[in-house]
Amino acid sequence: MKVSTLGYAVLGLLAGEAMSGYDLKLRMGDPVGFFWQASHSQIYPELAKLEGAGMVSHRVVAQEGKQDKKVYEISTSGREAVEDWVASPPKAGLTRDETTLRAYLSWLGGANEMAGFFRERARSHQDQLERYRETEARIHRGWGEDPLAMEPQQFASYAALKRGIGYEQEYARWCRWVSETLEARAEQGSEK
Amino acid sequence: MKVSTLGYAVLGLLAGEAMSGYDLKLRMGDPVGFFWQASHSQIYPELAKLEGAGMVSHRVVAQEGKQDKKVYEISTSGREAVEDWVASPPKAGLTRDETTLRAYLSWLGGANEMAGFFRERARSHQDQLERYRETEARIHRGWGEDPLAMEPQQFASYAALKRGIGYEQEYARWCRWVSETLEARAEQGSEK
DNA sequence: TGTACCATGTAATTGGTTACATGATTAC
DNA sequence: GTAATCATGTAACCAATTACATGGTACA
Repeated sequence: MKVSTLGYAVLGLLAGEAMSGYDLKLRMGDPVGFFWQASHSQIYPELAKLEGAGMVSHRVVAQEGKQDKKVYEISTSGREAVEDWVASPPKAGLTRDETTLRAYLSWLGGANEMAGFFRERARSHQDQLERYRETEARIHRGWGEDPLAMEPQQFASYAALKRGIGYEQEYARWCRWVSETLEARAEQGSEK
Repeated sequence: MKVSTLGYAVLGLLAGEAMSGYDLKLRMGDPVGFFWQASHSQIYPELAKLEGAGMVSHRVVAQEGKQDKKVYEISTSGREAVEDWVASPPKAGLTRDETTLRAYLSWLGGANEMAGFFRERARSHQDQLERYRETEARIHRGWGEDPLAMEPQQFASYAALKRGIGYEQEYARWCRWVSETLEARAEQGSEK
């Protein structure tokens, strides 16, 4: 069977720990959420599909004070599939970025409006950066600062977080540069 | 009418210059292609949709030695629409990045295989970075080095390119760090 | 009695990729 | 002739978002 990237994301999470569709949805927020999101309306059908292919199985677990839930567990074939996939050559991932598109078309807007737009974008990426930095501080307190001393799963989470940090830092930096340059250009234009 | 992001990308390109669907497709390679791609099978229906909404119009232009082509021109309402959109608040753009997902799941693969994977990814992003740097050098030769001295459309292209450079540079740096750290971890593990 | 959260699903729609299809011109 | 590039379209499929839908538990 052909497994989608979402399918591998689900298998990967289940390889770490058996959990319900609801739990998976929560996990696809922070920190996985930064680079792969999925809503429950995608996750439940995907679990059914993976179960049909024999890659996961579920059992119903009763809970006190809460409804029953279906806990999904990865099978041997599911684990093999995700292990084979993880280091396999990726198909070229194309990026679609609306903010960069707006920069490319910024000459269509007023310089002050565009400067405001990028100032706001800078703030938003800076905020996200700071949230990631807090997570990093928690990791350092819990697992130490040396990536060589972490457990494999810990290092894997840490590496993904590092990508988030680098991404947001660079993005915020660029947004600031665009807004400041647009402002300087607007000022220069009005001086004449 | 509701215009999609692709629709605004098309309107934005047509705001700069009237052109055919085929020309639009070529333009959605370099440099726009870095942050927004579209194939001809998406562009032709989109043009028809925009024309139906009165945002673009076309006339058939005969060419010597080549087939006729349909040259699309943006209308006043089309231009207003894209001008309104360009500095409007963006809806939160979610990033899906398969490479970061693989880093997060790297503990499922062999350390050497994973190190190889990220070494290869680093090379690929470094290559792209170098292509962008060449484009930057051409821009500097043609328009000078000072963004304050560029024409608005020139600065807009330059700003988008700068994003590409920052993005690839940071991505390559991170991939190198991951592959080197995985190697160091593998070596350390085999020493015991 | 209403709100928040737990828990699971389906349906409709949009956006995007891949495949199918056609036909002209130019250069080798 | 045949491959490459110009030029335009449709159809089938897949992935993802948004909306529709249901029902339990806890707490104020």
